Amino acid sequence: MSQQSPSPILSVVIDTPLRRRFDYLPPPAGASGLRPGMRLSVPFGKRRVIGYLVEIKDDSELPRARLKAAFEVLDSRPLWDEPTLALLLWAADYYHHAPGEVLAGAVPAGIREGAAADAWTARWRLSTAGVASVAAPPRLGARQRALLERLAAGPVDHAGLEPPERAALRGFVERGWVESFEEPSAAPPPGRGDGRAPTLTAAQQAATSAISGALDGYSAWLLHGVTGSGKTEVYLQVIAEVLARGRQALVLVPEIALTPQLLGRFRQRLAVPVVSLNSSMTDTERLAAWRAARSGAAPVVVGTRSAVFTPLPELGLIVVDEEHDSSFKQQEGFRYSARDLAVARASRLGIPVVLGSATPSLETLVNAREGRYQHLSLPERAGSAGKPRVAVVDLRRHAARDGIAQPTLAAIERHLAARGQVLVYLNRRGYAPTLFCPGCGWMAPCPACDARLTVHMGRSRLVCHHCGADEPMPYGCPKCASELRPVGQGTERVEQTLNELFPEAPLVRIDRDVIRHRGHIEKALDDISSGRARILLGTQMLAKGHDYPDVTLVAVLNADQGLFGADFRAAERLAQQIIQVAGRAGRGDRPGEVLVQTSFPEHPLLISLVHGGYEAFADGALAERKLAGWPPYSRLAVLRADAASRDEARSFLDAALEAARGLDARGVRLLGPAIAAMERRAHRYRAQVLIESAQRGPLHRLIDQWLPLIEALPGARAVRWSIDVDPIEVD
DNA sequence: AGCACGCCGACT
DNA sequence: GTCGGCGTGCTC
Repeated sequence: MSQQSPSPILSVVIDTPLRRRFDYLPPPAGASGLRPGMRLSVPFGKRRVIGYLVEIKDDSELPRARLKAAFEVLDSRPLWDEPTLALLLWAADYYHHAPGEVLAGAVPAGIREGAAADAWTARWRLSTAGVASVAAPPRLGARQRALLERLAAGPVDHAGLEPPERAALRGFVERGWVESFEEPSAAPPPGRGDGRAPTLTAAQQAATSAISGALDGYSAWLLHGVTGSGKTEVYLQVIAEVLARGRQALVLVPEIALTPQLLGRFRQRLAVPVVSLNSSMTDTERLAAWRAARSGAAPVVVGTRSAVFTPLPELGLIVVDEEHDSSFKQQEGFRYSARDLAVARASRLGIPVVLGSATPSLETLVNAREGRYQHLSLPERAGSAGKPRVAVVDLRRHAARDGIAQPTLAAIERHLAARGQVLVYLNRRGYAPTLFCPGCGWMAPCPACDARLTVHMGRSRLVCHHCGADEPMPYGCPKCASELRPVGQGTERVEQTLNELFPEAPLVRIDRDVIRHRGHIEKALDDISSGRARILLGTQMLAKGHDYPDVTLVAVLNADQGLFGADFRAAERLAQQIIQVAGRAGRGDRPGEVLVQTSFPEHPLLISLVHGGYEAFADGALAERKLAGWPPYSRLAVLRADAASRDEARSFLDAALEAARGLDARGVRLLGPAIAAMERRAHRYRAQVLIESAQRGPLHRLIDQWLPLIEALPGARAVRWSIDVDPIEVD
């Protein structure tokens, strides 16, 4: 008389923009062995898709008769451990993004498409008939004979064959000479691990032992170290300790071309496999690295933003290097912050997380000051040449040639004469930001954006840095035929000027336009480190990561771009850029000098930065944020919309605000709709509503109620819209 | 997002 | 007469 218990309900998320879960009945094979985090093949509308099982429950809100059964289970064990799956689902809620897209976006493309999650490689070996054919080979082509000999020597990877060899292999399959079998993929090769560890400074030693002494539970550390203070060495020492305990380490780095350097250093020092995960890898490479991490074969993973989701069964430490870097925030689709999720993941797993930076974000600084993170400082510079002298050059008082003021030119001359290298920083590529007609005042506009086209003299083109529009340079003004004049400076123009003024000093320029050509950056960096280059000129690319030990002068040509930016984070970004480039000056035994050119030398934030350094700047900036009620003293989200016309974008947001009227908005302010600083971009009109609250709770409660109403709005299909929680830009 | 259904225009 | 435009609705 046993009662048949009803089959469980499978709660599944699917790779669609729908912010919902879908319930299924178990597949014909039953529900035994099923666990959250496994993939299922399920019917979805008319399609057969891959879903991710997130919960096994007893009941559904729908009658069971309306549920479909899953087709089959695709995994023998979950893709992620429980805390990491819970983190992903929490992140979908927190960022108000469709959970299916969150989970699908957290795995390599191959996994999304149904590839096996375990690391098995298909290989081919000779069958009995094949062995016989080797003994008495019939007439074969040269290629077939070569392949047969290889097979006689041992199994062959399909992936390791050239296309003609694959054709030969197919012939063997038809003749029944070969058979396939599967075996575990080879582990990635271990690092050399023979690099010598330098002697640690007292501060490095203190930081290392503090973190190493706290490996058994959650803790968050701000490793605040000036450039060259040896943060990487602290990471390495702590990671070595983590590895000694049989655990894994995850290192997140910004999305720039400097991963290879860091990776090289890790492999030199750690005698274990270190795999990388970044956007320049092919799908196959990423899949292999992901599998190696998930199987435990790779104890160390160094990756960019999305690597924060990598399954690591024995994860014991997370490092976020250059935590202030904006590339940790995804700017489209699932708009998560990998830095914040790294902290959340560490907390769920009960492991330490280390946030490293010379210029911590104000959020992180406040977390440290209020005791949520522990603050570790590395004040000394490893080679110890003392702090560089920073001075301001007032652009209003000094004559300038192509944006370089007289005192700056004199300093360049002085440092070159003293055999120092000079670094010139200008965060604007191209020749000039504007092409101007002195006759009628016309300025070459972008046809698609509310912006001017940038003059690129080398290519003889006009380029829009916002949408990529690219036009030939006009011969004269299209309105009045006068001769046109480039106005303002970009790196290309400054390069020309510096070459004219200092013909004896070889110059290397580094920005996206020159680096485009592969291999160029290696050559440039080699010219710099060998000392062939005397002047280094470039944009942010130059400021990030690389070490230039012989640079004694850093000149920041235009500090004003960030001083009055529309965005509340503009000053923070500017200060970080200045400190980051300034950090390149005066390594080794030579003192450095830093000159910051500005038309607003009395700007309080600039004064505090120049005289008191980043901490003093941060004090001032935080006081301003507190007064204005900006983060980190409030919580923000942005509802953005763009459409083919101003009206559509605007009326969609008006309707959204109207829909919010009936909701519980206590403690939340809705501001807008406001037109974006650059309203038209790539032919789309952009506007936004700011959602602001002193507390996280009310903000998320409001958005939770609001989103279903927004989704149901009649205009919701004509406009593109998105919600951005903890935005880094609100222009 | 896909995919289907459903009504109004220029074409084999 | 149909092929096909994209508006609207639905996906357990």
